[in-house]
Amino acid sequence: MSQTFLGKILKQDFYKLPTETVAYQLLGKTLVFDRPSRPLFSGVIVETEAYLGLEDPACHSFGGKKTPRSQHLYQDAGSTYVYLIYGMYHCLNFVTGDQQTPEAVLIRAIEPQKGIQMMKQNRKMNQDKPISFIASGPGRLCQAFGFDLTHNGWSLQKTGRPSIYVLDAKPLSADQIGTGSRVGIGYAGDACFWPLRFYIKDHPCVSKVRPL
DNA sequence: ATGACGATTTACT
DNA sequence: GTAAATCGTCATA
Repeated sequence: MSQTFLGKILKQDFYKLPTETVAYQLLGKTLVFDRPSRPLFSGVIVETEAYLGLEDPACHSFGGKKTPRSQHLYQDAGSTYVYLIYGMYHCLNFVTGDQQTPEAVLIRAIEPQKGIQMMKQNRKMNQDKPISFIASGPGRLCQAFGFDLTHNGWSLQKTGRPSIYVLDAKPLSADQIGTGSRVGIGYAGDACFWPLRFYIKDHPCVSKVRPL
């Protein structure tokens, strides 16, 4: 059986799957940021979280709330949602669901593949530090890739450069994947215990932040 | 106009 | 272990 899907850009249909499924299945696939006149950045996604929209107190669209910041959550599946957090870091999400279903997957960590030297530069790291420090956390990831508000609302199907997209890969087996509660949402009541965080077990690039 | 706060990270005790 | 950094966003008025 030929696996011609390997290395292909994930289509919008993928992002239309249930949000938890997207979060789970993104693990092991490759995030790519392609810009003109710059090294290609890429890395394997090793940690994600699902945010379940109207029903999820931790989600920016909880209860149907729609603000200038969160408007891109209400786009159709398959685009980016980037926002500033704590006044100094950015978080990268992929929008899922249709316009009535403002949900998203937070990309929490990647294992850097291409552009490592410049990622370390962006992070102001010494070149001899291990790659597990580059993008093991949502803020670190955006700092490494250079993502900010100018990358909000981009289609993940955009062609040419600059573009952000994800390359398909062979699905991981269930025993390689860990599940847990989400990080940093202590204000969200019961929702902080929902098992919506997914990560590749024993992977050094998973963020070390401990959930509640 | 004002004030509280956050899907984080880093530095410091 | 705790605290500081830092500012756009949002609710309140």
